[in-house]
Amino acid sequence: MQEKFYFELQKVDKKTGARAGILHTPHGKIVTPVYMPVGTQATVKGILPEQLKSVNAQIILSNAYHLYLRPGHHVVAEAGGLHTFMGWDRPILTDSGGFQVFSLAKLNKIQDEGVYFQSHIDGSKHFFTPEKVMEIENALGADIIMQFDECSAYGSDFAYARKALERTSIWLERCARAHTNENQALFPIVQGNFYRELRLKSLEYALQYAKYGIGIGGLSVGEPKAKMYEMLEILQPHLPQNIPHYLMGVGTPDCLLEGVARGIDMFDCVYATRIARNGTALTSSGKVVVRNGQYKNDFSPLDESCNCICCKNYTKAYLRHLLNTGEILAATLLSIHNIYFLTKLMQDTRKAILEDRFVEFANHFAKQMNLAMTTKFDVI
RNA sequence: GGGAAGUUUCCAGAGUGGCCAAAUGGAUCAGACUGUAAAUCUGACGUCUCCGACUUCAGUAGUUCGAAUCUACUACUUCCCA
Repeated sequence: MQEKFYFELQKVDKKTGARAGILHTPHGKIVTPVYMPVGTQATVKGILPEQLKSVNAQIILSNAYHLYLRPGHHVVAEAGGLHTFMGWDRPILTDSGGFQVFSLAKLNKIQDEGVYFQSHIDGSKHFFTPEKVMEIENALGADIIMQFDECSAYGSDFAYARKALERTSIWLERCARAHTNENQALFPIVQGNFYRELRLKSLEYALQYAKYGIGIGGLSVGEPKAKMYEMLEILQPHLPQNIPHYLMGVGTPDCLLEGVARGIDMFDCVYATRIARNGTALTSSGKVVVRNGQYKNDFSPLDESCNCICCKNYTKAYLRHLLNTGEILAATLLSIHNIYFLTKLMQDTRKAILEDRFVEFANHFAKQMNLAMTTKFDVI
């Protein structure tokens, strides 16, 4: 396994600690920092694997909870695993369902032993334990699998946050013990809500099992961005250099840069594809709500400087028309563009880090996009 | 030529004396979206000096304390019979 999965750190930005590296997996290399598109139900909504490749997606995310419910992890295993099942031969990471414990909270009952789930599809009852989740993730066969964790809500009090983190720690130990598939790298997840002490405690425990990489969870759950950055800064000095650092569920272009500036190597987020389906595009000059009336007669591309299929071939007026008429193609084209935009951002970021000009690059980009950045950068 | 029904705010369409600036769809306009229960959700949608005021429900004239709602006539639309 060590031969198949390891992280090669190439460069660390002296000013910020931003990193560039290469993550080797059984399904190929991933250059970092990397944005990972989310394909919860074994599909990045609206996009073909071929198109994902054309947009330079190196690795995608899927989800144990959702695939367990439908079609059932055994079906995926029978198909030959997730890669074969969905026709994607590059790396895959599966989330454990820990986030669904959080986002589907009304349907769950959390106990130390595990979580009683009520299916959001048909109300049927299920019991998830760390062991069960490992069985599912092992069957799915992703390259990277996340531990089963409990993501506590923003606003949780100290006592509850500590309880959730202790549970996460115990579950980690159980996940590690139950994990049998040698072709998969298990990532622990740091929790601890927004309490410095708990974050550090969680990290300390997680590091015992962070052989291949580490996830940082429980952030970007409704808190102000500054709060999230503060938590990352608490962790940054203590994160081992020889493994990738994965910030779960982030994010927007500004959050990506802010994350990189705090030592993050991997990101995933629904944002790009969701806002695409809802008619918004990320462009080098800021967010563009293509659905809006002002683009009715705008026959220019979404982003003049973009090389994606969407920008090379279609105009804003056409995209608006597709959105306006409810055509599926709108979702596809905008998703392609938005993913390309973020993968390109990470490529450019990586290049800048390797060339010792990360802060300058980030400043320039943020200014162009009119982003509000923190004191890590000059553009505030 | 004769008879019947109808005309409501962008469209469709409720409303048949006060609780009506007028239900509900749609269209339109705008906003939100961060490990996906999201091709979803939210708001606006007569005018204004917008916690209040004003002008509306084909037109005109009436009845009434009060009319989109009742009466008369006019105009237009649709259907049926010749």
